[in-house]
Amino acid sequence: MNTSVSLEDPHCPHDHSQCVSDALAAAEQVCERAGARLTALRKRVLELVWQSHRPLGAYDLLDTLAREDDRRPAPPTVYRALDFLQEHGLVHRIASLNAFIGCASPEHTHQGHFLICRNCRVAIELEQTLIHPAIAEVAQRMGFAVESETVEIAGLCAHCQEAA
Amino acid sequence: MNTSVSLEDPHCPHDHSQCVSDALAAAEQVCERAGARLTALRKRVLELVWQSHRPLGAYDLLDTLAREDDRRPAPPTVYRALDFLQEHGLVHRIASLNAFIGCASPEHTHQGHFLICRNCRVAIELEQTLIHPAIAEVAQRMGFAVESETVEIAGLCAHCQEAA
DNA sequence: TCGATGGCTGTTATCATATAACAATTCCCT
DNA sequence: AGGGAATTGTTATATGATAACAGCCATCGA
Ligand SMILES: [Zn+2]
Ligand SMILES: [Zn+2]
Ligand SMILES: [Zn+2]
Ligand SMILES: [Zn+2]
Repeated sequence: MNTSVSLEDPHCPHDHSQCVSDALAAAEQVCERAGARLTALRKRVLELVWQSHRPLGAYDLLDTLAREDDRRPAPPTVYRALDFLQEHGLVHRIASLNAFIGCASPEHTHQGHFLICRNCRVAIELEQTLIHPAIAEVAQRMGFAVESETVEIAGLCAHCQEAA
Repeated sequence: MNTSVSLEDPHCPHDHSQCVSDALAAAEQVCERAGARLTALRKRVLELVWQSHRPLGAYDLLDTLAREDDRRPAPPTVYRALDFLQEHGLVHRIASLNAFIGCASPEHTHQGHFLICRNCRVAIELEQTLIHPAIAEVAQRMGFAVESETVEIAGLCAHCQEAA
């Protein structure tokens, strides 16, 4: 399993079906270990979230589901699936966009930190950066017990800067 | 003008009316310089945002306005005021809470980074930490042009950890 | 002082996101 | 097969934010 393609640069043309199948395979494993059930619905929602490297809103997912099925599911259906996927680290929620994006490394639990391009809307998840240590240091100094970190950096990706 | 009380520890009992009047005075100055009009409504909304060190939702502010006046203003009224205040750096929006909080240092434009206690709901704005440099370094390395930073760290403040 | 101009506020309606509550179904284990 | 728990369906509603247009008011030049 190789997720490096999607992590390095989701802009560059790449075999995205590989991203999707890697993500689904990783999800199977994570759920297996956790004794959780990756049901057909949950798997489907995860697959839809992975349709691109752009965060998608719950209602976008609902629309897509409605187009595939003939019966349009109600919001709780997709929100529950998203809740499950979040709990198991398979997707991250982007608070500043009210949207969700697949996680390429769900094996180890971690906070999602993102660079989000306002132009192409691609979100790149950061891993192993100095941001987490910096947060830990500040929190330590303030006696604050961190439970979750929302780090969403908006701007223009390298690709879109060139275009402009 | 001394804002250190509110910055050091908003939990500790402190002369909060001083926080409010400092904030309003700073706001007057900022608007003066920018040639912007701090109208009665905008000032009132800013004052309401500053009623505590907790982020408040737009509809909370509307409720308070409704209680003070006899006529309940409509949502756009308060959202427009909040937009103005944000543009001039007088309040920050907390994306993870859909809420707003006053900024104690609006003189220099900056990103709001926060520690947010899930128990007492107090939000402490961080300044001059290693977080911003860490973000800048990562962005630089990725060729990403940062335009805004959302950093919201949730957990338990020192005060609430003791209580528990 | 008058009226034009642009910025601010009021008002109505609507959109967008998310959840509560309860019913029906399905899965899993015995 | 039967019981209990987890999952999904369904309806209604809560919560947060904005579009569109109308009216008002401060400011400034004529
Ligand atoms: Zn891909
Ligand atoms: Zn881009
Ligand atoms: Zn205070
Ligand atoms: Zn606290």
